[in-house]
This record gives sequence, structure tokens and C-alpha cells, in this order.
Amino acid sequence: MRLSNAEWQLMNALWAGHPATARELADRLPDEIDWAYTTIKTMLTRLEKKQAVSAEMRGNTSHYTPLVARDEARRSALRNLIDQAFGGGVQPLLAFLARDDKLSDAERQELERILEEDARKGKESS
Amino acid sequence: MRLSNAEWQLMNALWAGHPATARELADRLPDEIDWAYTTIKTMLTRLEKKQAVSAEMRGNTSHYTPLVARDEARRSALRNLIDQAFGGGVQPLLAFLARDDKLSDAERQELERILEEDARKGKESS
DNA sequence: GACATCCTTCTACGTCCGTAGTAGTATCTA
DNA sequence: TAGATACTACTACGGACGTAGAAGGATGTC
Repeated sequence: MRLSNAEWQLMNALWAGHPATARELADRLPDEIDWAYTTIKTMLTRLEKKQAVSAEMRGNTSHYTPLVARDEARRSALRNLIDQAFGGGVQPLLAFLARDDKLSDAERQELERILEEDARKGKESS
Repeated sequence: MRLSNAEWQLMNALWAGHPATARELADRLPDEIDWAYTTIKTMLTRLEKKQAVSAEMRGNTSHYTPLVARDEARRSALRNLIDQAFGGGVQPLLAFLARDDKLSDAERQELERILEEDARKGKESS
């Protein structure tokens, strides 16, 4: 399940609340995005064909629901990036992240916290 | 600078050693990839137009050199992913990574080590 | 009932991508 | 010197993507 750039925008809007109509999604998209209504419909139709969303007709209006979970989509996008750009290993990505000065102190601390917590949980459940 | 999936493969081969000729790159690509020589040339030409690589003719053979650094490409791919799939913040990605059971203990420890080291360096240099 | 709205489906068109063939030219080799 | 080999430039073609208009049916409103 591969989502294009534009499709991510739309899916993000849909994950934010569903089922939703095309018009609702249009309203919910970030301000910078100003697609024609029919553009959105076209993309939804394509997403339906891809089985990324399902449509249910009520009256004469389609209501859309995601068929892929956000985490699912995230996972596969991340996997793709890792395979492509980081030699397939999580670790090179982590190293890059940590080394890249983009991490603020707060983020670093947050990450350490998450890791710690996660490690504890892992130990308990195994 | 946006690299497509196939272009990543080729750039990875090029970053592994350059300048390199099209034939060298062909040999260097992973085994699963078995593109016609002309396919590789086509892609290199497109990459040249995009200014991702430069070509220098020696004799009648072009020698290619990357114009974008690997880290640069990684950074922008990661940025794109983060914007698209993780709401623009590094932290949601980190949280996802940490929560996703894909991290082995070793990776987690490695990450903690990197973070620590990085934090120390950051303190010194600021 | 006639017009404005809103929704749907169908069609379109330029660009990028994956993939590669063809033709022309240069070079090696028997 | 003729054929094999290697390289280049040009062209192609189907599919995905970004974007959207046109036409037609349903519904609200005066």
C-alpha cells in the first residue's frame, strides 16, 4: 500500500475523523491546500480502487472510511524509507537522527524517556 | 531534490564509490536488480538533468559523480516522510519507532548510547 | 415550476517514472 | 578491413500522479 504525497494529505484528513464526506475532507485540509472539489473526488476514487478507503453511499453522498490504519501506513512508509535510504536497518536511521542536530534537547529527553519506558514494558511482558 | 525509488538504488551504488561509469554502477547494483544497460543510462541522464549527478566525458565514456551528498538526500527524504506521515514533528516519529516492536534490545541500547554521546558533544560545543 | 446548489461519474492532459529498444559511432581484434 | 563489442543519444510506451473541467441527476428555495 503505497500512498503518494497528495494522498497522504487526504488520508490524514480522513484519519482525523471518519466516516467523512468529500466536502468535509475539503474543509479539513490544511489551508495551503486548495484543491478543486473534483480533484478530491478523483483522488478518493483512486484511493478506493487501491482499497485504502471504502465508500458508503447515503442519499446521494458518499461517506468515506479509511481501510488502512494510520499506523499501518506509517509503518510501510517508514519501511520503504529505511530500505531505500538507510540500507534496510533501523539503526542507521537512529544514528542519523541522533547525529542530526535537528533534535532539540527536549526531543532527545523525550526519546530517552520513551525508550526507557518501552524497555521496562518489554521486560515485564516477556 | 526528490529521488524516486529506482533513483535511490542507483545513487546508493554511486555513493559507494565515485566517479563511476554506467557499467561499473550496473555491476555494483544489488543482485535482485537487473536493469538493461540503457535503462541505467536513461536514469543517469535524468539524474544529471535534476543535478543530482554530474558527468564527465573521458574518451567516449561518461564518468559520474554525485552532486548531492548522501546525508543531504537522506535528510530531505526523512523530512518529507516526517511532514507527510508524522505531522511534521520528529517526536511522533521517535515515539512510533520506540513503540514499534521492531527495535531490538541491541538497537535500543545503541540508540541510547548515541543519544548520550550526542548530548555530551552538544553541551561542549554550545 | 425555474433557478441555484450540491453531488456524482467520466474524461483529459501534462509530467514523472520504470523500463528499454534502436541507431549511430568509436574501438578492439582476428 | 570486416565483424564484434562498447558507448552514446534519441525515442517510446504504459502506468501513476496532480489537477481539474464538463455533463447530468437530485434537492432546496423563491
